[in-house]
Amino acid sequence: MGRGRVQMKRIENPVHRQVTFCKRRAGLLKKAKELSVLCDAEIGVVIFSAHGKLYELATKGTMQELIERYGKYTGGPPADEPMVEPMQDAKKEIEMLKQEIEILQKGLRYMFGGGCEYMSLNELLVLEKHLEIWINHIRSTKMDIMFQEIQMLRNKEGIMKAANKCLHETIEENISNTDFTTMTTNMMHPLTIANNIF
Amino acid sequence: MGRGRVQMKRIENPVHRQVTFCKRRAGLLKKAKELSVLCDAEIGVVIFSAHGKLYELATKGTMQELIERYGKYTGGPPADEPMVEPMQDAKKEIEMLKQEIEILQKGLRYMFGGGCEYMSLNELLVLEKHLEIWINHIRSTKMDIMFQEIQMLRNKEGIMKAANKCLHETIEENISNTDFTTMTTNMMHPLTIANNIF
DNA sequence: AACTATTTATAAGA
DNA sequence: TTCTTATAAATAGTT
Repeated sequence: MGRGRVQMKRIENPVHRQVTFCKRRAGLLKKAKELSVLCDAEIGVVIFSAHGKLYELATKGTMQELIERYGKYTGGPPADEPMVEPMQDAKKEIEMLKQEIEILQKGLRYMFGGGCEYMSLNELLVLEKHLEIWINHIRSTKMDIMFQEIQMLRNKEGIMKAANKCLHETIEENISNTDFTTMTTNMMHPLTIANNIF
Repeated sequence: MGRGRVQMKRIENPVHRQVTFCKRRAGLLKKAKELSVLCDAEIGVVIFSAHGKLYELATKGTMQELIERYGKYTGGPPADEPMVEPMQDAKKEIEMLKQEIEILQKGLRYMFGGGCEYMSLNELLVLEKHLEIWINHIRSTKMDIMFQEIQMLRNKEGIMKAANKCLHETIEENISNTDFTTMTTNMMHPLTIANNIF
């Protein structure tokens, strides 16, 4: 379609080739657009020049969407492998971490709130790992408080030595027998406790 | 290019549309081949008909290879928007969550270990939010333990009634004066509290 | 890049 | 569908 017939082979003259590339590339993309409009077709055209420059056209949506549709049609793997896989891994890790935080918080409420919330076996297993780390702190702190209370009472009230000895042993035994991971006390209001005392 | 001009809009007559689709599709693919040969370009054309049938052309190698080249060109060096950006967001979120877990653990050790570990201001700010949720549970449980220990001692040792009455009033006053919502990091050691009481 | 002689593509009809 | 043919479009070579 010009002033002379064209041989269907690579144009050797670089200038001619470049000019023809520009003209025919524009023509090809125009034809693609026309076909898409006239016949309601979804068309994608990708052109890499000899030097590697990209020219593209996607008549409906984006080229990525078209490629995905092509992948689905041919049954091949969508070109998302480099993205979706680590992305899903990352999202999975985020979910794990959020769950762990949830378990930590729930576990703390469980421990301090008297076990009024239900925790599943799995949650308890995860919590257990953390409890194993913290349990020594908890126990030593609690013992600290109790023994200090005892000492205080002794000094202030002058309790008999024999009774003290008995009490000391009783409390010590009580502490070492307490299982803090399963204790599910019904919390009493401090005033209720105080009323029971007095 | 025919016996009449063509309106650049969808051909409503289904027969006309189908015929035109066949003809122009063939023409488009032929033009693509020609451009590839004449100008040494790599070209891919994907056509989905209105009914969803696929027609394709890849002038060098396979369509899959072309799609991969396209992906490298668009998603590789210049802008990784579809992959790296959400990926970095996800990694950032993972780091945040891990840090939060670390703070939770550190905060617990801080609480139970008597504050022997140093925590930065930022860490304390994050921890404070959690503490506000847990603080009531922690305090009531802690008081629970203290009062129960006292009760045990009272029952076992038979402390004088006058002292009891004084203690009762003091504790009651102490409880009602305590602001549980704002008391945060400077928790009084139980011994200090007890010394104030007795 | 713009022009123009030609070739090519294709719309309508058979 | 496919073939024919008149005509519109594309474009090779030129300027």
